[in-house]
Amino acid sequence: MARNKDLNKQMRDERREQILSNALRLFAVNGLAATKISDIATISGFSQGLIYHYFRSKEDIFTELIREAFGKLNHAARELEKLPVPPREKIKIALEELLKSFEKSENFALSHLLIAQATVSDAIPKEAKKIIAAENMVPYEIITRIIIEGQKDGSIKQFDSNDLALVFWTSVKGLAMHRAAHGKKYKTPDKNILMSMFFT
Amino acid sequence: MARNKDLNKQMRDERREQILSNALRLFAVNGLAATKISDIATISGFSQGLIYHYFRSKEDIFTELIREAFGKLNHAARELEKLPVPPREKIKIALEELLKSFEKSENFALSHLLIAQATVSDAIPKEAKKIIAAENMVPYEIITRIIIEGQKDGSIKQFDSNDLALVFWTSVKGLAMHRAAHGKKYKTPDKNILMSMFFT
DNA sequence: TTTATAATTGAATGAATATTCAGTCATTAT
DNA sequence: ATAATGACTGAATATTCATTCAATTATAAA
Repeated sequence: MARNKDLNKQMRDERREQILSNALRLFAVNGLAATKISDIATISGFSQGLIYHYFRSKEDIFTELIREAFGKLNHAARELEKLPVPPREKIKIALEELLKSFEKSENFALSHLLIAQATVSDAIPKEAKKIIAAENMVPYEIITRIIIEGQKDGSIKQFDSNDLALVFWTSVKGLAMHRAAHGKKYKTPDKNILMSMFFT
Repeated sequence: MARNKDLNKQMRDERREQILSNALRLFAVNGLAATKISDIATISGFSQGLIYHYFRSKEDIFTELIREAFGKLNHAARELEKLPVPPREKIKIALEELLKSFEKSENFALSHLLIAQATVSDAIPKEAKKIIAAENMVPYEIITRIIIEGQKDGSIKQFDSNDLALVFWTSVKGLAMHRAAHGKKYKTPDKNILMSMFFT
């Protein structure tokens, strides 16, 4: 035997994370096809060959990122729905958290951008397509349910609930794109603007 | 001499349009790198080689599409600003027209999607980058001016005008992405939802 | 120190695909 | 009818990567 097993695994995991994080930026910004393995390797500071010790293929990295992005997003949405607060508060919290996260974390915005682009594209791995087909509607459904609840108790405007949920997520995605495109220069808009679509 | 000059030019123009229209869908949905010349040729119903009678390169087609997309968008924005109606009406008309156009014309949504993706991406032709740098802020600036006017006369909410303009366009882009991703199944949301960000 | 193990490199391979080009076909003015 | 013009084809070429692999280096247990 050589190196300590646990330390080894930890190193492997760190490298994987490093690759995934760098690949996220490149895939989200430039897309799967325009991102070269050599780009990911160079930005990560090592040789092309090494990528293949950690991932089977470029498509594998992409698919893993899609899996993680939906995992986090849909987990957060489910947690939101469970919160012990009135529906109106849930929408408010969701918007606040989303805007705050865009501001704080570039990766958060990139993750949304990745989802947005992958959802539109045909040119992605089969496995990623499957994940999208299975997970893509979850956030819409959850927000729709919360909105319906809020409309019952009169705290959310009486627009069509599906329309409201659609505009909720499309506006968020639009902001994510803008944040990703303008990086440092991005200034979070007043959350009350978006909130005024839902509340009087 | 052979074929009639004018007829010839007309044929050329029609073919060009055909190529551009088909390429728009492919570029907007899959991106520059993931779109093959052979895809454009096949979908247009002729051989790969012929593309090169009409365009110098794949990047040329892309750049031309970016040029056209910004040309139309910014022309429309300038016309909007000139309309002899109060500022509040301009915002209302803009939103109505944008939503109606998304519904009516797939190419309109694709054109917005192309702009959105190209604005984020590094992996696009230099010439396209230049066009984006020169044209990208125009719609924001115009909407900001209209909003400031509307706030002076009290017909538009008193949020930060830059924030309002940002949310205006990011929400529209988000909708364009959704429309492009869901094609036939897309149902235009109630325009009053978006309008409630601007008007009481 | 030696040795087993895994990380790492970068050149070689092969596949995908953009672009070119030599030749064919279709049209129409003469 | 035919000659000139330009549309059009598809195979050949060139280029750009993804992926593989044989060799090297670093680590730490023995």
